[in-house]
Order: sequence, then structure tokens, then C-alpha cells
Amino acid sequence: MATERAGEGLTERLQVALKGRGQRWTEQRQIIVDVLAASDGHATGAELIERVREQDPSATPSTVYRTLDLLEELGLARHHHGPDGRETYHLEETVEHGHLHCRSCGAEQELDAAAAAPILKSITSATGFSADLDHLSLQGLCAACREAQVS
Amino acid sequence: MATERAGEGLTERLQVALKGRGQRWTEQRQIIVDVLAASDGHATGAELIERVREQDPSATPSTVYRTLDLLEELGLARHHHGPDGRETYHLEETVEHGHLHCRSCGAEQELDAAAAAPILKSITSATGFSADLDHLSLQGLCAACREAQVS
DNA sequence: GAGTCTATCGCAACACGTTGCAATAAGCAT
DNA sequence: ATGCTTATTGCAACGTGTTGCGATAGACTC
Repeated sequence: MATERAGEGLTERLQVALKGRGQRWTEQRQIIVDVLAASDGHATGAELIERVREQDPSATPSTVYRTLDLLEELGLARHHHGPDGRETYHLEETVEHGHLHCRSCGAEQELDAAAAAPILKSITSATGFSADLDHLSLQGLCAACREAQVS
Repeated sequence: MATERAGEGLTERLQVALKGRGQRWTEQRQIIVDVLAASDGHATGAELIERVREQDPSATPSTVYRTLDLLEELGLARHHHGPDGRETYHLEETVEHGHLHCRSCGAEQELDAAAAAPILKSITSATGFSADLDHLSLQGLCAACREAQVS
């Protein structure tokens, strides 16, 4: 489980996609994809680097970040910025979702596509702007904290 | 105009607020508030440091950032994160507003409180979450770019 | 005005992320 | 298998933002 392997389908898709663009499949990239797949949910850049280093101590930050950028270009990974501006990455396989950070209790709540639909719709009708759910990162007060404040 | 002074009312409010908390009013803080007031709209941390340095070359990043944090605590300034995670600061006097970044043309559009009201409302009703408008930073496609894509 | 307390400052080091460049090695053609 | 082309890597330096600590200097008391 420590050396969990990314689904074979995913690795193959990557190899094909890279070849089509004249790019190469390397051991490092395999490791980074595996790590990303193993850390289901989200992981910051620093966390990913650390985990990649466990498997290949020679890996450097630049390589990891460049690979993550590449994965994003290929539509296989996404990143968004937490409330502190730090980056967080996750595989595209994860359902597309937004994030809600409570400024009071610090809880992070995910916002799935279904729940977000009416929100995105109201953004569009109010502004003409079609927002990306995956970059939707809100800060505010969660329901529990709002109640607590009222009392 | 280069050495524009923050409204006297603002400076006075600050002095009083600081004294009440056992904190101090210093030349540096005056400069930082002036710079923030002069750069109406938004400014990144780096820009602010640069401008403060023009007036006081001895100023250091830590002082500027610490002062900005202080101003936020006092509710006189706000910051949010742009699409690249960089910080952007503005005075609270500026009307509270959200930000919309177009991923296609790069345009940044402001979202005033009136336009945001229905959006915040739909967020609350969909999630129970009461979002802060000032931290609302969306990325997506602006109306113009959406049309351009369709054609 | 002198002395005291402590908030603030400047410095230095760190953390995260990015970029340019020379060395390496992947994938192709022969 | 060998050589060629060039994508990728590692390194080193930079940019932005944060933190700890000793020195400085505000503001208050006497």
C-alpha cells in the first residue's frame, strides 16, 4: 500500500497522450502519478515532493512541479489554492468539486457538482461569467459556526 | 500626488484603534497606509513593498507584511489571492467586492455587492455556508470569451 | 526630562514555488 | 546495437511570503 500503483489504465493513457505530443514517459513521472493516485483527495506541493522523495530521493522540486503542470495540461490533474494561497493538487479522476473553508472552525467542506449547479447558474445569470467549479474556493462561515454565533 | 496622504480621518481612526490595543503609531505604518490608500484598487505585496521603499528605503518585507496583517486585524485592509496564488491587498474603504478572472482573456472583473447578493444567497441555500464576498475569487470564462468560443 | 516597559523594527533564515541552463538520457532512425 | 535529436532532469538562483530573535525606539510613569 505504501507503493500503491496508479491504475494501469491511467498509466497507459498517459503514455499514449505523451507519445502523441512527442513527449516521454519516465520513471519519475510514473512515481509522481503513483503518489498523486495514492494520496486520494488533496495534497499540497510540498507533501507530494516529500512522498516522491521517499521513493526517489534524487527527485527535485522543479521536476515535481513541472510534472504536475504537465499533468494539468493533459487534463489529468488539477490544482487550486487554499485559503492561505498554498497550492493543492488532486487527480482529475476525483469528481470535480469546489471547496468551502470555514474561517471560524477551519473545516473544509467539499462542494460536489450537483450542489454547485445552482450556484454556478446564479453566477452566470448575475454576471455573464461562467465559473470553473474546480477553481471555486470559498471562505466564509459554515452552517454550524453560524448557528453558534447567533446563540 | 506621488506622496498622497491617506485621508486624515483614516489615520486618526488608526491611531485611536492602536492606542486602545496598547499598540503604537509609527512613521512606517503611516507610510504603508498612505501607499495603500494611494494605490487605489489592488496591489500585490511586492508592489506595496516597492512603493514603500521609495519613501523609506530602510523598510523591509517583514515589516510591510506584518503591518498589512495588522491592518487586516483592525478591519482596515483586506487581502485575497489571485488565480496564481499571489496576494493582493486593498483598503477596506474600497467597496466590498469579489473578483472574477477570465482564464481565456485574462481580464479581471469586479463583482460588487449588489451583483453578488443573489450568488451568495444561492450558496447559502445550497450548502448552508455563508461565504465572504471579499474572499470570493472565481476563475472561468467571461461573457465575451464564451461568445467567442461558441462562434 | 529621565527611566522603564514592551511594541516594533531590521536582519537572517526558512518554506514554497518558479525559471534558466548545462548535462543526461529517452526514443527514434539507421 | 549505435548514433542522433531533443525532452527531461538536477542544479542553482531567484521571487514572494513567513518566522524568530536581538536591537531599537514609542509611550507612559515618576
